[in-house]
Amino acid sequence: MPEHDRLDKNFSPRAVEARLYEFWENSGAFAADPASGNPPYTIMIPPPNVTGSLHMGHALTFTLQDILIRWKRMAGFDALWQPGTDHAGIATQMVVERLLAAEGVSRKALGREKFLERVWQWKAESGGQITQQLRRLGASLDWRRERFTLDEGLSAAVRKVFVQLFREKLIYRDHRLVNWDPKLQTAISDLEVENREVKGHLWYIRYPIVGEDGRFLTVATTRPETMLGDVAVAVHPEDARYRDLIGKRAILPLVGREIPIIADEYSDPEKGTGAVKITPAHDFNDFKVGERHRLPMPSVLDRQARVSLSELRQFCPDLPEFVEALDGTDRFEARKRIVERLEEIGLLKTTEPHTHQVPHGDRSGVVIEPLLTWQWFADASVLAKAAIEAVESGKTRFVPEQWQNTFFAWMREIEPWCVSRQLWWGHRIPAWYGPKGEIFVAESAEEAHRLARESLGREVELRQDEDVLDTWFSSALWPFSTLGWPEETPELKRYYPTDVLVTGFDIIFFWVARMMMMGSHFMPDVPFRDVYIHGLVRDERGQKMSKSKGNVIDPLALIDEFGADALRFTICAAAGPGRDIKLGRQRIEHQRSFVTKLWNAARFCEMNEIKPDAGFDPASARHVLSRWILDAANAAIEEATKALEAYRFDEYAQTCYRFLWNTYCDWYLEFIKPVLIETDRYSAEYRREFRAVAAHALGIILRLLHPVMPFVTETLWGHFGFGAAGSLIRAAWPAGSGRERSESHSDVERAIALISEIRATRAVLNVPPSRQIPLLYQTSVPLFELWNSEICRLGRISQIDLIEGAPPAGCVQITIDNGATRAFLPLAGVIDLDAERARLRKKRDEANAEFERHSRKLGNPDFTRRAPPEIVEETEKKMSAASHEGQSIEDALRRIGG
RNA sequence: GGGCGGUUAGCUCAGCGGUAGAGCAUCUCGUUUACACCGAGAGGGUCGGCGGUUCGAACCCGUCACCGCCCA
Repeated sequence: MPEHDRLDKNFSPRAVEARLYEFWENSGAFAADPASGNPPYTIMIPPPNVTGSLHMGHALTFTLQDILIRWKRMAGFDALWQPGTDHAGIATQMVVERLLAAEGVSRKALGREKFLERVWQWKAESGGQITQQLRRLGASLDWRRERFTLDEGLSAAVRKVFVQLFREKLIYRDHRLVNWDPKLQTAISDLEVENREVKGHLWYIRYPIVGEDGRFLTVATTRPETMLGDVAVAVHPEDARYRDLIGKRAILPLVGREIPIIADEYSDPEKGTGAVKITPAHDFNDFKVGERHRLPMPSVLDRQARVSLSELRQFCPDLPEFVEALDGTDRFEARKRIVERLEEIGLLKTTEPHTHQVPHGDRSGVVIEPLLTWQWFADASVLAKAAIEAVESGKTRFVPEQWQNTFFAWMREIEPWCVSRQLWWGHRIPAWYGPKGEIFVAESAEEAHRLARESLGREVELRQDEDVLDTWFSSALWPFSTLGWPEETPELKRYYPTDVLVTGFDIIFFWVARMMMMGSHFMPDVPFRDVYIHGLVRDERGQKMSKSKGNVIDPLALIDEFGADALRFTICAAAGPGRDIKLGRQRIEHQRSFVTKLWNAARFCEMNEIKPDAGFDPASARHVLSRWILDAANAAIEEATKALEAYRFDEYAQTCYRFLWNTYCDWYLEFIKPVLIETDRYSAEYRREFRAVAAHALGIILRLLHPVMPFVTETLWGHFGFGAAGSLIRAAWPAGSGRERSESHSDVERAIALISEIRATRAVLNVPPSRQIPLLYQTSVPLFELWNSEICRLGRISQIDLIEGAPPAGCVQITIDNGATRAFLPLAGVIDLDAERARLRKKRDEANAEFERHSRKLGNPDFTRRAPPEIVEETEKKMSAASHEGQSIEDALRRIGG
């Protein structure tokens, strides 16, 4: 890979990215090394869906993770970045079902076994394309350790966890209300339900009171079709309007059943009519009321969300004809017919338009139906305790901290977690049923049979539960199952707990919380020390990216166009804490110029034979410029490292940006240009020193930037021979020298200030750069003598002369050090004196205003008495500096007759 | 309705108790041994409103307004 040709005029990411990545991967640069003596540093990727393809959200999260991993790897850690994908039960099954549908075959017709074969076949052919796409991003994952949640090892972990939790009574089977997706025909968790605002109606229905002719209790409902399953009407116990009705009965319209009127605080006197119908089998709140009052819970909708009367008939063997006719009708059709009917018979009091939140399945998009079914549940409230404690005690830390509140809020009110899914693709629930429904939970069929024999005293036929587990059940084990648990592998011992989990806040409940529950329960320690929560990627206008809005940007297209480094740097620079990230094509295009700047700085170095000088020790550098840039590099190293330690990716990017662009390029390289050319100005020793120091600083820049811009930095690293080709990824993270800032700092800073003043003055007075002018100074000041060459070159000065006495008339004055150091530009006749007077007056007014501000402050006895002495002293200094400066400008004004 | 976050230069965002910052955009000037994806310079803000604490508030406290998310 070494290139002996000169660097091209432009960096071509396409030409190097794939080749470099392959080299890194094949050379084992990404591989963790458990045998190494280095301390471990571990990040588990939140496993993307096997059906997934890389989107901007991935690009964000994986860029940040890769920055951390590459940095820590360079800093001498044995870095493990664990890759893999999850099997995404519902999503994957939907993909394959869609393929089958195109062939005119249904999943059921194919049968479970054949269907699963097809899914595995699909996975082999087109699953996990995201793992290829992550390579394009430059993500340095340890691919040799790639895992899949349905791998045998991970599946064994799932079975063990299920069995153990069952034995601890933390997993149980129960007949409860769940979120049922009528399209996908499975239960889903609360988190997979998305509440959408829907314009519907509020129907006010009159329920006749038994024994009180002509008296009605009016209830308001958004779902009249569920009324068939009403078992009560509830009013608030304190509600005076209805107090006399409590304990009486109402007649359920259409059905004709008598149902009790009960008192329950669930009904809100302020809302609707203050009376609510109670349908425990089809509403979560009503379910709780039903439990409290031990009410029956007939379901009146089936798994397709059609009216189903079989359970109702147990209460009412003779249903009216109208109701009978509804059997098998779709829920929305039934709603329509019921409303029409109520109107006909005069029991519909009014209809109001009503906007409300309606639960939808996030995958299927259809309205979720609360349904009473047998499911497996994990007792999340018990499991959550240790996870909550871990955050309270600081064992696990959220960054930014405020996210712990979100975590606590959810964890402290957590509901039982429904872990079973009516799917085929996933970990089949390790529960077997005996002939009379006896349950045997075991890690294998053999084990289940053994349990059955022991329990029943004979061999019986067992039938395994048809359902599979929620995908997040296996994902929750990821931090330890990928390391070999339940085996006690060296990896498990070494890399658990992991150091940091990086993810978006939308995943806190789905994954972070569940990993913490499982990790805390099954392992001696929490799964991770830090949880870094980043924002969401939005488009340039702050809109959430979505297919339906058509504003999604494909990260791969951006990489094609601008290179992975440009995309990564843009993301890094924008990743401030607790903020969403607005990204668009234009931003990446802009940030690419930083990659180009680095490239061109390197080209300049190459042209001037700046290259690593092995025999040179930077500590021995003697020239002020050398010491200055080395000090600045030290400061950059310290700041960048501190920023990364604090997950301040934006500050890390900014520090690197400033050091390369505003310090190294704008000043250092400009300063040494004359040195490199004017061979007689400096001794050969200094010429060597300048080149060596310039190269040394470039090496620091390449190393500092490698985590965020791996490709361009690695390319330059090899090109310049800082190390073997492709070795930057393993190079040592630069360390500050620990040396104090020398006074070279202020020397160089003063020269910079003077040159800037000269430039500003020239620009304001419209003296074009092509016009070189002399500079005069009065008393001997080393600055002008030592920096003669640099001042001339960068200030476009023809010569610098020491003058005796007053400066010639019509001179323009420039000052630094708050007026303490002056110089003059003899521009009489060249420039517009009015313009100069205006410039000076403005400066004088500024200085005077500043003087005033400080002076007023110091005149306030409260300030001098109460403010810390150092602040008072500082203010005094500033006041006197402002006074000097004003004086100095006043002199200059007088000189040009203003 | 409850909670969280935001409101700082035209735009995107830092700063979170001691004189308002950066990048981009704008304007002016510019082919100087890298870079026009460039260089030099300039203009631009009563830090959402109102109260309070403080010698001193963009920063702390209260309150209101608007925007965005999450949970009911």
